[in-house]
Amino acid sequence: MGPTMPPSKKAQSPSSGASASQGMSPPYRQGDAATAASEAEAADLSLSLSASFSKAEDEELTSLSWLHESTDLLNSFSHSGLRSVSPLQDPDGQHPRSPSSSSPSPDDALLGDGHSVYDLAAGANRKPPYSFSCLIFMAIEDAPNKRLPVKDIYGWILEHFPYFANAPTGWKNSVRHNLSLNKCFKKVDKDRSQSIGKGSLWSIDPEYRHNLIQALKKTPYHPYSPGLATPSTSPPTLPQTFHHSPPLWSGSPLFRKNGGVLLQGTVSHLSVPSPLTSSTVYGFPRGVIQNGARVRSQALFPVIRPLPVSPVGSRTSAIRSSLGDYLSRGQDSPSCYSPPPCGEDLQDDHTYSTAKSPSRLCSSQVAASSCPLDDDDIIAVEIQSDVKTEPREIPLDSHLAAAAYISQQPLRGQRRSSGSGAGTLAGSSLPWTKSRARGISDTLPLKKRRAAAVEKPPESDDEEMKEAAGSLLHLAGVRACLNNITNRTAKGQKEQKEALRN
DNA sequence: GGTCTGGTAAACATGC
DNA sequence: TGCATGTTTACCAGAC
Repeated sequence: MGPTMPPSKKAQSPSSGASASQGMSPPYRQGDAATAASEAEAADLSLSLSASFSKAEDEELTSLSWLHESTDLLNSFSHSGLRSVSPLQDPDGQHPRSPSSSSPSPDDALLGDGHSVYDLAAGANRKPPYSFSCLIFMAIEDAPNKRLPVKDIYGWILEHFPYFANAPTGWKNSVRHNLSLNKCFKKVDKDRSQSIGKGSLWSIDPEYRHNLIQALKKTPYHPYSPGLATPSTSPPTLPQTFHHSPPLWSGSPLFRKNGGVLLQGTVSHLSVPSPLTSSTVYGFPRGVIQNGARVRSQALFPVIRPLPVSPVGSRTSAIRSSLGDYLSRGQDSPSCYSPPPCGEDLQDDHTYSTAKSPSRLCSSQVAASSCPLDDDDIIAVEIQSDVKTEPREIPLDSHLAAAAYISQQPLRGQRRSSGSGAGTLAGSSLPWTKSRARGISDTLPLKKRRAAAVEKPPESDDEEMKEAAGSLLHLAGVRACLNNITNRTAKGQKEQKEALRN
């Protein structure tokens, strides 16, 4: 977002602001009438929620379904004497606050430590604090079938972030740019018989979903972001962790299930001396829930008139119904859902540096199950890691070739292909962009591909298969190595948790 | 100061 | 032919 990017973490460091209890504005502060019982209830609920988040972390955040698991807890929380606020609105709904303002403002005095939320009231004039990657992620996640055409992504962004209604059209270019370059997003080939117009459907690559979640959580104005997390008045004895923070936004299922209410900072102002609770304070959103405070999601965007019927939901629903079995299989059957960027560089693609899915790599265990969804030859590669056992499909003509490529390429530095964190590479990383992951044959532009096809006669199938097999074996070795690393890391974390329990 | 990350602009190709 | 979509490259700025 350039100059309008949210303030740095440094600017939002807890030490730079007033403590939660000191600076909590009256709307955030729990009322004096709140009883100790309600506080204890809130603390208990927060512990339960934190445990739920821990569970989600243990499940590698492969799904947002845990958001729904937490909904009941959150709803219970709403009855604990705390109040809720809109994610994009100040608690009183009257004091817009600049998200990028690092200098104290009158609103800061009201909002305490200044870790406010994205200001909806000024949303029409201010860029949202989310990166385009996050916006796209949210849009796609908000779709019933988790896939959207770019046009509906535009629509979702416009609907939820009125700023773009009057913004120059360059943001659409940025969206497309992100979709193309960011490995987190992948195209879903449409059924040729079911045309929805131009373009393709875009979905979230499950392999990178975690990365996007991490990125979303890093957003300073995300209710669960570190920037919003407020330290308790007493230092926690447990390491600060935000991994238990679910990503929430106005369109998230939890948000909607919670009546259009994002939880913000719920227990940071509570006096909970126990170490566990201190941890919870860190891992729990700041803010309060108000009994009966229900803010409709659409009402959060008063500047722009919501579409009569969500174009995203309706259209994607229509798409899902029209595509029928194809999409249902894609939804229900992860094995036939998306080809992972198997054979990617082992160092990281720098799509997001905060997280790395341990299951990104393919093992040597290749199941011969075929996936009939694609016209291309597909093999399902069973991930034999201890983390995830989902079979993954890999187009023979792309990933095997990619594996061959990666096995033959020496490490070399290369400047990232482009910005926006879209499959970027730097340093000693392999030049493994999103297009690389699609396969060498797909990497080059059409012209170049044609030229290459002319220059280089096609190898025989046997040679290609030998090369691919060798590459897979090569990857298998890396996989085993990474498994060891993953196991050691997991073991260490487990030991650390046990030590903390003791 | 270098690196990383993200935004923006632009050119180009492709398909409807 | 115009437009939307998709890809790629380049450059810039802020954060770390």
